[in-house]
Amino acid sequence: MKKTTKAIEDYLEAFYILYLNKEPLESARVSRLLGVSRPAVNKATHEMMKSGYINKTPYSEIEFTPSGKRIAKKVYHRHTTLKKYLLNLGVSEKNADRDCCLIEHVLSEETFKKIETLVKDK
Amino acid sequence: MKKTTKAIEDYLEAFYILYLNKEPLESARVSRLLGVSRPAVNKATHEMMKSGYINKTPYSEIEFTPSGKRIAKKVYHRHTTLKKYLLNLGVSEKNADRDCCLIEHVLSEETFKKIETLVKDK
DNA sequence: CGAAATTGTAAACCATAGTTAACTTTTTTT
DNA sequence: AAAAAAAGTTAACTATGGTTTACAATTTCG
Repeated sequence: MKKTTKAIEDYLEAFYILYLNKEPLESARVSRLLGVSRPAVNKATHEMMKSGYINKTPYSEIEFTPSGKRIAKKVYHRHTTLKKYLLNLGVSEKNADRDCCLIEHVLSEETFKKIETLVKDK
Repeated sequence: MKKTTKAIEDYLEAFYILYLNKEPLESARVSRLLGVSRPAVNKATHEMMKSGYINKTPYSEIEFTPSGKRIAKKVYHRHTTLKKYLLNLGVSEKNADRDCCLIEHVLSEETFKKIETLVKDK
C-alpha cells in the first residue's frame, strides 16, 4: 500500500472512466484510451496490485479495491473540475483536455480547492 | 538543436536565475538551487550543449546561446506569471512556488495566454 | 465446433533522469 | 606557495515507464 505516481494515477483514472461508461475493465481498452501498448498497461496493473489499488487474477478483468477507487475518483474529479475551469477561461476543448491531464496529478490540494471554488461559484 | 524536456527547462531556468542575480553560472549553484547532485547538473549541461542551448568548455562556466536564453526567459516568465496568478487566488507562497514549478513546463500556450491576461488585468 | 480476432502476458530492450563514489581541476585561504 | 576547500567530471549503478516481439489464453463468429 502507498505510493502513487502520475502514471499510476492515469491508469486508475482510465479504468475508472471505463467503469463509469459501464465498459469492461480491460487492459486493451485502457491501452487504446491512453495510447500506450498493452504490455505497458499490464505492467502497471501489477504495480497497482502490489500497491493494493486493484485486484485481479491472470487473464481476468481488474477490480478496484476501496483505496484504488478512492484515488481513481479523486483524479477523475480533479480532471473534470480543472477542465470546466479551463473551458470557462475560454481555452479550447482540445487544449483543456490536454492540459488538465498534465496538471491534475500535480497541483497541491490547496490550489485545487481554490480552483474548485471558482468553478462552483460560476 | 531541438527537444526540451521538463528537466532541461528547469536547468535552463535555474541558470537564468543565477544570471539575473548576477551570480556565477556554476553547476554547483544550480545543484543547490534545484536540490540535485552536481553530476546530474553536469550531465544536463552536456545535453544542453548538444541541443545548442549553452556553450561551455571543460571546467568553465556555462554561457547561454540565443536559443537557450530565449527558452530560459520563457520558462522564467511562465513561472513568475503563474506564481502571481496563484498568489492572487489566495494560494500560499509555498504552494504557489511548488505548483508553478510543476506546471510551468506543460501548460499549452493557449492556456498560459489566458492566465497571463488575467494577471495583467488585475 | 473450430478458425480468427482479440486480449493478456512474458522477455528483452531502451531512454530519461537521477544517484554515489572516486578522481581531477580550480579557487581560496593561510 | 602549499594545503584545504570547492567545483567539475567520469563511471557505474538505479528506478520509472515506456517499447517491440512473440506467444498463450480467451472470446467471437461463420
